[in-house]
Amino acid sequence: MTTTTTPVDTKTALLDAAEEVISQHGFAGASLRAITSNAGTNLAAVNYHFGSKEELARAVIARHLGPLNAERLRLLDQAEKDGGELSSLVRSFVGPVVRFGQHLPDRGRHFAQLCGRAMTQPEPVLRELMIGELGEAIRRFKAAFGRALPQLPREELMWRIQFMVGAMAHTMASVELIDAIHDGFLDTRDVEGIVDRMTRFVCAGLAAPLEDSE
Amino acid sequence: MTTTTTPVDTKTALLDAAEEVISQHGFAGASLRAITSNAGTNLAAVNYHFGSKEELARAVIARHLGPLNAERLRLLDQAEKDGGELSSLVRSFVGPVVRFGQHLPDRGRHFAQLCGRAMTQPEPVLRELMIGELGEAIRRFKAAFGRALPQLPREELMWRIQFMVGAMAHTMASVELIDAIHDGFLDTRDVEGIVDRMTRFVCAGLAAPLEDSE
DNA sequence: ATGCTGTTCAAACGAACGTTTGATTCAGAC
DNA sequence: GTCTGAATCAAACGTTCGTTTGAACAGCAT
Repeated sequence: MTTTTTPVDTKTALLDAAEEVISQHGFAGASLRAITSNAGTNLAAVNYHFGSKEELARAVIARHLGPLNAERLRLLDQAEKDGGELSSLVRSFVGPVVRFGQHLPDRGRHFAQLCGRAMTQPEPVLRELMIGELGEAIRRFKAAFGRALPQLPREELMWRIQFMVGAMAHTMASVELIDAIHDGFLDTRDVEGIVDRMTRFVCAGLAAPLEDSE
Repeated sequence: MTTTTTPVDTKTALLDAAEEVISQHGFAGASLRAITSNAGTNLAAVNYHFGSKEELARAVIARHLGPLNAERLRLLDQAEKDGGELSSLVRSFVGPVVRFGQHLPDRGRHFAQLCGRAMTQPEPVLRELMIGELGEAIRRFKAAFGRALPQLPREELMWRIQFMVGAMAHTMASVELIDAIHDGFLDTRDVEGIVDRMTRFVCAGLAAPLEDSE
């Protein structure tokens, strides 16, 4: 029982609980009984309000991913208007995810962790919805990065974007683990610091020279 | 049924099948019935030879992770002897994992994918063993990176190593996905090319300037 | 009060899960 | 041939899973 807010209606109570339980145990590992007991609702409420466990999971992701990608594209528009500098493009991409937890203290972290995992999840359930929602954003960002790094062969750019997504997703998925391993030495609550560090790392990686120059 | 080799003894048949099924469906999603039918053995064989499903999963990881980390440390020793240049350190770290599939055509890919996922897996089963096996290697590499990047504050270094692991793990976990999305445009079989690209990206990220210099 | 509609409830459903059991098979030692 | 111990087998164990059911309950118009 880690629910921070006390939602009035059953539907959002289920969404919040599912978000937490799935982020901690994965989709297959999250039982409807664990979710509903965490939400303080009846077991049958999930199938009544969402139809199935899978639809519930879809709703969990869709609830926040839409606004999150909209924010990404908004920042991307702004960044391109301001000259399309590489670091501002990277910020537009990684910022919203990392920053997402800021206003939703615990649930934001759960969702960010869920996002980080969803793309590499073995079960295609979350992954497919994730990719679907990300589709347009990915396309826009690929084009923007291509414009910011015109000297980079397209294949190389694709790989580097892959690495960027990896650095971001893995960090999001591992917040709990980072806390545990470094025992607070790395401050996972300092979102702006993380955005800064990730941006520096990723920018340098994206703009790396093509040949090994000694 | 995608098993490439025909192992003589039941034990390795189970390990191979488990490696494949778990890498595709996750630990919770991989049923013993799916594993044993894939291995062509009786359902009870798992509990007879390994004691439990969890112990089987441990054995799957332990089988290759030990040699893999040994190879990493061997390359690290060599790299440090040769001057401890950053790119050779990075190569020592990411090379063995990416390269692992080369000699074991399909199983290597499955294991690499499993490795990529294991660390961010919601279920602590695989993660804990993974971290345990990785412990010494991580410590050695942290020290080596600290020596190669003396100007970097320790906290910054830790974050950048986190990003490096992310870029590597995510790429390993997503091979199937990369194939599907880019439809062969990115060649996931060209392991040395991937090692080169990842090394360039990660080196630049690790060595990125501390302040945003315009 | 009476009906109607949307929601919650306890209880049960069949299916799939990991695990255990006890019989059966089959080398190799004596 | 007979015994022995490891290995395999079909079958069943008890549990937990997602889902369904039908009754009970709420608020509200009539």
